[in-house]
Amino acid sequence: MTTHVEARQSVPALESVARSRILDSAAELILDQGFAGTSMREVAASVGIKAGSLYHHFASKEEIFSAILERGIEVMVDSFAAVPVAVTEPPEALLRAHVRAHLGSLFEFGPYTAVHVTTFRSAPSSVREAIVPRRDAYEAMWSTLLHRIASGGAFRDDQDLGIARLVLFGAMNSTIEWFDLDGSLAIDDLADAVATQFWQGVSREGPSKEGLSREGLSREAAIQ
Amino acid sequence: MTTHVEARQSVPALESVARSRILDSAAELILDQGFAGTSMREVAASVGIKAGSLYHHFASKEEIFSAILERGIEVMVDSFAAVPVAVTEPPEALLRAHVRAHLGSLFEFGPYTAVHVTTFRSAPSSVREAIVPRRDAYEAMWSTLLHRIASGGAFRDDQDLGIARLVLFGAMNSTIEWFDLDGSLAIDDLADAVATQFWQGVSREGPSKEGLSREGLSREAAIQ
DNA sequence: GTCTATATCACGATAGAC
DNA sequence: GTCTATCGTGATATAGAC
Repeated sequence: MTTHVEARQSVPALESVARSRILDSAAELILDQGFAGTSMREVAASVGIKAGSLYHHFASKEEIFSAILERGIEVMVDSFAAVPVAVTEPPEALLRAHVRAHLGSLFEFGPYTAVHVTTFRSAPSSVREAIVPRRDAYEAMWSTLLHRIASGGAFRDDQDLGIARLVLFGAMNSTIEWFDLDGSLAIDDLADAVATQFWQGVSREGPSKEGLSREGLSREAAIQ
Repeated sequence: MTTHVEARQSVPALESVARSRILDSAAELILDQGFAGTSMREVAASVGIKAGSLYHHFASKEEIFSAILERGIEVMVDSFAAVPVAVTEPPEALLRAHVRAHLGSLFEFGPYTAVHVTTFRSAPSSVREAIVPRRDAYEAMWSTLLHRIASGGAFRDDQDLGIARLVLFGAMNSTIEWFDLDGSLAIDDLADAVATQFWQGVSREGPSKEGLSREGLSREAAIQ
């Protein structure tokens, strides 16, 4: 049985099915145990081969990790780009659709994005630095979106868009700590909740200029 | 030089200065590299001793890790309890004060809380399970706070408090990924930004019943 | 493409001198 | 309380048979 040309080496290289199976298993393990806490033997066992065989598909453990982190971004970027809502829609709807897409990339396309989010900060710096530009590109997509919405006048005047984006990212990404795709809360409802909380907050009353200003708190009220 | 009774072993045991120095160094390393990615030799080197000497102070690597995670919760609980704002204050002020306290525990009392937040999910299950009750206790403090505010009628009627709390936690905890205590943004201003975003959202208009409801989006507007 | 076998090394942990 | 020395283990990675 001769192996035919499966090697259409484009850039980036297409993943063979074998590589994909390895990445799937490795990502699952790394999500639970971290990168350093996951051994090549474990990865190999979970795909049903021996450790040495992994090196036929990847040059090193780090290469596996890098591929996982990259795919994690890829999933996010693709989800963002595939959002089926026109930019001419009302800003709330546009926003919610993108929140839904980001949450989808965390829960509906394998563990790649979740691994990216949870393990990026402890990754070896060589791995981390190689990924940074792609991360930045994804974050820029969000910045552009928020700026577009802001230019329409939908945000409070004093709203810092950079902080708003980072806080929203934190709210979305941290759902991996507690959201269960098979639980009673549907992911669409989760997206609604996160987007609504981002958009209008939790309070009953609308925004007021001094509602939360620090100066509004009388010193006398402080105890201790 | 005879060693006098420094061992008033209460429960929980008081940390000796030696133990504290080790925990400080270990927490810093673990924050960067993760638990599995940090070796006892590294920890020892960063406190200026040899690896074997660590075992005079701790029985195992896991014991060091457990102590760090526990102290991380301790810092949060203490900060929460020390919030200098009476519960009779307006809910926005009360909330902002607690957000400030939580952020303080992340940035102003060593790396312990940050380590807890970033590495809990990949910790060995034995370590994780021992900590869960204390985590729950801290989360209960927040639940109580939010319920108290809600019972005053300050939240929107449809607001799920559980989700609101989790989203707020995510927003606060994820600041470790980007906030710099020595940067241009002061931690007080960060707390204001996070609390305001939680309270009133980013939008200019106040909450409306259908502003973000999914049904509000016309099907015709969907593209692709 | 997977196997076995192994080289090389770093890890956590222990023992005993000082 | 810290040291040196070392044990036993498991890690990544390689080489070559099939």
